[in-house]
Amino acid sequence: MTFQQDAKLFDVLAMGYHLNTQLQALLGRPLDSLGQQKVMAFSQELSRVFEKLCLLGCGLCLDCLITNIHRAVARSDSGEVLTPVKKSREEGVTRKEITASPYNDGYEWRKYGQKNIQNCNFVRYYFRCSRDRRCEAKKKVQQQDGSRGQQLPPMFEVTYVNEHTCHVLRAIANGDAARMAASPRTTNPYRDLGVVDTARDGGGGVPFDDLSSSFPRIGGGSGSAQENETIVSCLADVIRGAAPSPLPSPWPPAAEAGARDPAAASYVPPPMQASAGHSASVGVAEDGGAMTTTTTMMIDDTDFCWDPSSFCAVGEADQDQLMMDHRDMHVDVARLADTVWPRHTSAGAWR
DNA sequence: AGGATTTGACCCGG
DNA sequence: CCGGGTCAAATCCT
Repeated sequence: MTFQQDAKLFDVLAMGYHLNTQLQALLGRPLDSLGQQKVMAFSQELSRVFEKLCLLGCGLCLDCLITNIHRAVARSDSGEVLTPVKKSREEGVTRKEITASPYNDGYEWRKYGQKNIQNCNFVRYYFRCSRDRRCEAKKKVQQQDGSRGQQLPPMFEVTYVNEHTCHVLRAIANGDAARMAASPRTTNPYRDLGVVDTARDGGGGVPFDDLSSSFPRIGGGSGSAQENETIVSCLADVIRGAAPSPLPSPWPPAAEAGARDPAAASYVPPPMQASAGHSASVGVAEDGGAMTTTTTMMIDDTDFCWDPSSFCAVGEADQDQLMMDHRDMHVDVARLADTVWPRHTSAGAWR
């Protein structure tokens, strides 16, 4: 990836960071209908921007990110959530979790059954790991009754049964020890773009606490965790109040699809306008023979950097497409900024 | 054509 | 016998 591309990529990331700060401010007070519309627009636009970032191969695992955000939402909303590990009667280790996003948990699942459960308004769905037939990991998904008819996103109880062994099996098959910590995947086109090691996470994909490993470090040094917390918190707030992500997903099943998105009002962003000005610089240093690169950006008063080595390389053949995607991405960001960032309202077409 | 999903039938423990 | 979990044939989707 060229410096120019890096800079544009960072441009978008910086914009997203700043946007989240704005969002946090917006969400810090009660929302009227206009505010709710804005929040929904944020969510949709952010999803699109992140989607493009993933398509650009920046190494952000969108699925993992969204999954973690949903989990953050679930935790903050329900006060829940992970139950202690226990042994079920006839199965292996089980673990329960309440989540607004039972589908994007970073693993590939194949539905093998559904059942009407007594005293439940929603059917229960049964999934097993589809990554390797020998993998015994399963999960049950049960939408909670309390979520019916509310404006809040529906919540689901997900019961994970058995540990994933698919990554181990695959590593053995490949004779590749490095893959023993293979990444979880989901059934979506971004599956190979970027991943997070969740080998220690039994059935549930990426633990929320590991989000920092799937998100570019912002702030650098010891302050990055707090910065990331801010970003995650803000994104969680956005998704909590808005429509689910537009990612292709096996969920929800057709019968449930209508009930899942009660606030799916359409929103057309205003025309794109001017972007903010900011600068970027790249520093390269030798570190015991290994070249390390840090990138520093100055956005207003916020100076933050991260290690671009976490991004995937992009082949030369894709450069043209990349540039087009970058342009689209800037359009998205501009629209986004125009929606929420008042100082972006200066006249004139945006690039 | 092959994989994923659907759905009624079947199994099994309480 | 009942209810939860799984199977497997039919169907759908790509």
